[in-house]
Amino acid sequence: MFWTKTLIPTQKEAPQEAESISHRLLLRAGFMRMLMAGVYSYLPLGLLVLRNIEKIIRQEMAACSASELLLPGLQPLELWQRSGRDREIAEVMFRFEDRRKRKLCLGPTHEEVITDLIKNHVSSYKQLPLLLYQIQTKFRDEIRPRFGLVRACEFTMKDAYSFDRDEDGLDKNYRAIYDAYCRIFKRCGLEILIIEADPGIMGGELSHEFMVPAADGEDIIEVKSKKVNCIEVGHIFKLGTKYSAKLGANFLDGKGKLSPVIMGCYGIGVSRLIPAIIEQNNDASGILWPMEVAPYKVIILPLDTTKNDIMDSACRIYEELKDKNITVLLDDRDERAGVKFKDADLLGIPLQVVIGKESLTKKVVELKVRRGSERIEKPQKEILKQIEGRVYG
RNA sequence: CGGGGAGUAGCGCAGUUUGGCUUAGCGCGUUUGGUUUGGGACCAAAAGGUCGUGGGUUCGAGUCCCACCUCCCCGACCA
Repeated sequence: MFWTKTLIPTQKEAPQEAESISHRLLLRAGFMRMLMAGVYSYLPLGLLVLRNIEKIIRQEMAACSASELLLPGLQPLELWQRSGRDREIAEVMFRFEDRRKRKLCLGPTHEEVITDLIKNHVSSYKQLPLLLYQIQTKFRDEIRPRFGLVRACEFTMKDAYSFDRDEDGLDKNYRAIYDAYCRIFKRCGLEILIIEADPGIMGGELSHEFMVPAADGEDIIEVKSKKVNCIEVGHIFKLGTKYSAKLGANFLDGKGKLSPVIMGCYGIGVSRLIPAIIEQNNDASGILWPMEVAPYKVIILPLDTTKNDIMDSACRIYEELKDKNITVLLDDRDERAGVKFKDADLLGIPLQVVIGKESLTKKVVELKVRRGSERIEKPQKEILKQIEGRVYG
């Protein structure tokens, strides 16, 4: 992508609306903008990061043999009355009526909808176990939205649901997801703490929270008697039969006995991962994206776009990288070197390729690694090899 | 909802205390021209504002009074 063809509104100063580090950097680097409190637009760079995170999640869920589906955000309130959660969850649910006076709500979570689905389509032990998930927009009328994407009223969640015939099956699925989550967060460049937690209104006997220690985290958890601010990025629950029993999701076992399906549910705050990653990966100059989630792996900085030889060189490298399936942003703005350097650092793209007058006379290309201060000056061929190694290695 | 802070140009702010040099300013950004060109350049010109909204006080309101709206921070809740 060429910078001038897309929308990357970087800012020197952080808007007054932002207090936390990740929120300030996301706004300054032009990844997102607020529409109203708790509701945000993803700009092109922000969306690229979101999609990268989703890709990691999809890969690891596939590794657990989970199937992706997509449930509706618009739901009948009646379903929530049947589970009894219309009261428990009352405050955070957006409700309204349609023109036919049907009582509707926007889904804050999807246990009810999926249990209703399973009720109608799973009736035999032969169909179990089953592991389903979706990546979807959730709506919650939060008491206090805060820290930008950390607590939003409209946000993206990955929610998975397991259906088993017995506790053993649930244990296996729970463990498989637990391990998958560890891989997902590691690939996102996160250090996490896992704590046993209170299932709350989700219900069930056991749950684990996946917490990201962060200076501007909103949760505080009581580690080795030290207080650590955290962002909760994942939460998994052994639900048991709470929903299946209430909504009538039963199956016949091998002996012809009818029992409620044993369930588990497994959430990841996908959009929340974006600020969580930044909280753990930034420095004074800006963001330090881990390679897998970076909006682009490489940014090319031709320092003088009015010089044909510099732009030609930049475009050649750009094409070569694209041929190798390495995502790349070319800063083709007619800006001074300093502006480009500052913005490149702010965006946090892991690899910077710098092409100036000197590099051409020396017949070299400069590679700067955003994290740390490594700089390599070598012929173009060598640099391309270096980039490949760092992206895929 | 309770407590604290803030709304003035796209962003950051001054001005509000003590109403009248305000024809509302400054920095950044934007536009045009010129000079520059490896870490947010310089000169010149220009565009850009319902001073959050509504009411009130006054000869006169960004400034005083009342009501409301919005945003941020702390608390209960949560991925």
